[in-house]
Amino acid sequence: MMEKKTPTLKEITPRSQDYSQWYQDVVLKTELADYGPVKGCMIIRPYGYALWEAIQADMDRRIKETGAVNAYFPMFIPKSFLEKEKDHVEGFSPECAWVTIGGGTELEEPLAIRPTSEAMICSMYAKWVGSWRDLPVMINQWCNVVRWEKVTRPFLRTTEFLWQEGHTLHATAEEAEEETLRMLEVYRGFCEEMLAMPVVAGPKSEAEKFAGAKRTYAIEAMMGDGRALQAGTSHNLGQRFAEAYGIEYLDKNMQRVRPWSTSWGVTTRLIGGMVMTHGDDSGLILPPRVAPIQIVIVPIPPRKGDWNEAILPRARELQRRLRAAGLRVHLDDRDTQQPGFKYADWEMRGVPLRLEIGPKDVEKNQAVLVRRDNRAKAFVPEGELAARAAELLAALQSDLLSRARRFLADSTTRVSAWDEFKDVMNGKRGFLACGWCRDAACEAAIKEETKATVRVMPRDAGERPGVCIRCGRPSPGEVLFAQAY
RNA sequence: CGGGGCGUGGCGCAGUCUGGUGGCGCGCCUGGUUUGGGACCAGGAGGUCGGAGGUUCGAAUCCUCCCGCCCCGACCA
Repeated sequence: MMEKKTPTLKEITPRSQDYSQWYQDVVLKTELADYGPVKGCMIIRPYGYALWEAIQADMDRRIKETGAVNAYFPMFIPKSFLEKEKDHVEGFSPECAWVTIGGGTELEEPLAIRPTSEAMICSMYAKWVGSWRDLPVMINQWCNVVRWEKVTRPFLRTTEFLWQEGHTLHATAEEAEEETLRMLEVYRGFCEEMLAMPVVAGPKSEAEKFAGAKRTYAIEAMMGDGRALQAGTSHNLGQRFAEAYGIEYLDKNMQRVRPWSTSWGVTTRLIGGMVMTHGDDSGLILPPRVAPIQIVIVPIPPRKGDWNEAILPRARELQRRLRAAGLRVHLDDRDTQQPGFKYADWEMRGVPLRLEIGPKDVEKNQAVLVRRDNRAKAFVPEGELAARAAELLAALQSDLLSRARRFLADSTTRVSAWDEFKDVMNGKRGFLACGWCRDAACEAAIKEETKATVRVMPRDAGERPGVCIRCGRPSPGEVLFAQAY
């Protein structure tokens, strides 16, 4: 295998020059998304939507494996429903979009366009649940939600976004906590196995909790510019929503009791996270497991004569065989573009493997396979193509994860002094592991001075008791601070 | 929602200060030569200069208001 150095693409701003511009260039130029007429409402283009479909398909399977089933609830939520849980409404009303006119007349009661569906779904649960035999209830829905954000960026924060939201009811506090953690683990596993995006999982601080939740857990990924991205959340809602929405049932002792609820979700933000986790100055690098196209075949025309005679039929045959082996293969048979252009174009779009087939290859009964991540070239006999392609895709998938894991580790700095904290946060940023007294005032002060917030309190936090990075009071365990997207 | 920047063929920009027949690059279309890392030549199409008012003989250019986008801050998946 030979390696080639990375050529730069003129369409894409180098990451080192302007990370945020790089991200925007990549998303637009690779046709993942485009801006629409309404601020914050992007169009997810076919290539981007294919990624979402791949994410959906696998995540949906994982969700169903936990026992949840899919359903669909309305997008309009009556104002009075939303207002039943005090913290919930306080948290979400600032970013709610309201419908006040329908069919030309003012509505008696304004309808919120769902920012999340706890209010709607819990209201229905109140109607559906009456007996201990009805539990647990585990319903998931795939839908769009609207949150009127001030600052928007494609995939990372949009006014309207797509997600899945699961809502469950359980007989005991323990079961609810188990469910919350189970889904957190489902998300963590998905991000690592499918997106090759390593994450840190753990509970959020009180300040960072979901509006109305008893406890919020999250997975956090680290982006190339040293900022953390919340990639999924799982909430233990305790009995607060059950109480607010009047969900109760008769238990085995014929007592009226309230169930315990959870909710959990991941969004199209995952796509943004994946773009930033793997992309380079040439554009996207897509993990093979979710790449809409895993292999692109670029036929090389002969010096003289028609490529229809020898090259294209061969290329079609290879496509057929690779497809038969279960791979997603695209043949770029445009005769209007030169091979060099196609190389650059498909690299920008992040296709994991390129297959070149030209006169010399046909002669030797071989083809050339080139990896997107390191541009390593391999000359492969035709008979071994499908097997080698599958091997290379698997290697690429796991190399992406290893590389991202190394980056995550390199981006995590253990600090023990406040000055050190500020220095790192002003420099390379990333995750800062340190003690924290758990006082919200201290957390707020740290945010004020450094823009960093508590991202998660990792599982092994209790193993590292110490003192608060800012005030010096005792810390029960280490937490991770970072500037967040 | 505060501070800053920007709206000119599909995209990126010049022209605006100092008013006087809207231009460049890329892309697109046609024809030809090309094709193993972003080809070249020739010809061609495409614009109510973000919108509405105003000033002026005359407005992309000056004035007023509005809209949108981007960046930086306070809220968020």
